[in-house]
Amino acid sequence: MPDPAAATSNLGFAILGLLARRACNGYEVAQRMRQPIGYFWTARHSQIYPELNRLDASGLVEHEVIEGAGPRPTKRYRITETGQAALAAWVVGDLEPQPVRDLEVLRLWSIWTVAPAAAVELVSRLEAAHRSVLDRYLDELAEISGDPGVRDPSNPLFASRITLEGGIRSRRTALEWCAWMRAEFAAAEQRR
Amino acid sequence: MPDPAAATSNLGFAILGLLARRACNGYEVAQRMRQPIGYFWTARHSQIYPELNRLDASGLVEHEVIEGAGPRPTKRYRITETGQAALAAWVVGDLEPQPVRDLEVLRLWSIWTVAPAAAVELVSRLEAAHRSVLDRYLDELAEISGDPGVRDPSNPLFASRITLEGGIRSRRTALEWCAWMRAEFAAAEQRR
DNA sequence: TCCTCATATGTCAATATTGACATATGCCCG
DNA sequence: CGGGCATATGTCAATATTGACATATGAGGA
Repeated sequence: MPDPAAATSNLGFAILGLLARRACNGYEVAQRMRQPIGYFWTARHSQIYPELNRLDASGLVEHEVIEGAGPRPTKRYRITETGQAALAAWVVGDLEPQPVRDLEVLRLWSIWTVAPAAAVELVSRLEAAHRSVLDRYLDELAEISGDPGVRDPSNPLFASRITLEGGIRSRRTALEWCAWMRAEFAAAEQRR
Repeated sequence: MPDPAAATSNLGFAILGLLARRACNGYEVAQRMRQPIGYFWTARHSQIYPELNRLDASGLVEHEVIEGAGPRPTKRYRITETGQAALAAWVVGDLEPQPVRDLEVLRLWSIWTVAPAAAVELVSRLEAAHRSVLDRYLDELAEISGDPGVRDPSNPLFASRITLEGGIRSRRTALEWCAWMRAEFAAAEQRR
């Protein structure tokens, strides 16, 4: 018997989470998952359309066809009750330790191979990148904060708020860490 | 003309970073990359052996065969000067924004679909997982801190220290965030 | 002595992900 | 009116990653 929490792939659960909030066509799903701002999984449309078909075949989502512009008809997808149940089961399911795969830290791990000046320059670039993402997170949080739904645990905006808060905290920490690294390089330079 | 910083894949640079620190056979590389503790990329041996062959064919690493036990001879890999140069170029190369792909936050984004009690229980499990990783990072940092090399930017231990520091800061932040989330659920319960 | 585990290197099929190619319409701007 | 862009849905080849299968030896414990 398959694990009930394994009704689909990670990508499938990402899409289900999106459709649980509101019905969308594939293009809208793809738009939402193109940039990870305020969201924590990305995918291209070439992955999304086949996955929507699989979810449809498994009965986790259903669609209605809307005739409109374009070479093919538009399909509006909605999550089913089965899909809702599968999503909820996955959310509280077992946590398998996820592999840490961080390209930024992988670079820093080999930073001893380059000249200190170039290293500090790299850290400054990382810092700028974190700052720009932080700003976008702050904007997104400000946008939803006015809605009273953000304080109701059964409202999607509550979940949006707590994940955004996590993003904001982690980017702030990354910025502090970058400043700390620059200070470490400066201290080493002093000792020379 | 190909980007000089694109001499190999991300996995290839992870392996080069390892071999720049010390010569290893494939098995040792695989051991090191099995768990991400103090390191930030993971891979299985089935990925590593073919990648080592590719790196060897590109001249970024070289190997000597050591006859020993086992069905096949042991190969000891060492980074070449070309490999060192490619690694250093990659370290300071352009930063393409990396996709955020966080399964934990993806779950939390759909946490509004489950009962608050189950949600709080999930947050507590996340918290325990972060705490255990934090403890291992702290142990690793303590192990290397005695070495004077940790303060020299051209020593690999300097890089190990700053990446570990990043891991420690990010896990501490995650723990604070988990406590904050539990408080948010408690506050909502109060208002009910 | 037998069983298990660590050492050591590989292949292979399945799945996941990326990037390019493909197509057709409506809208806006110059 | 022509060109580019957003809308909208797909396929396909290449690469990345996982998990299973395969093999052989030496060391240590039951």
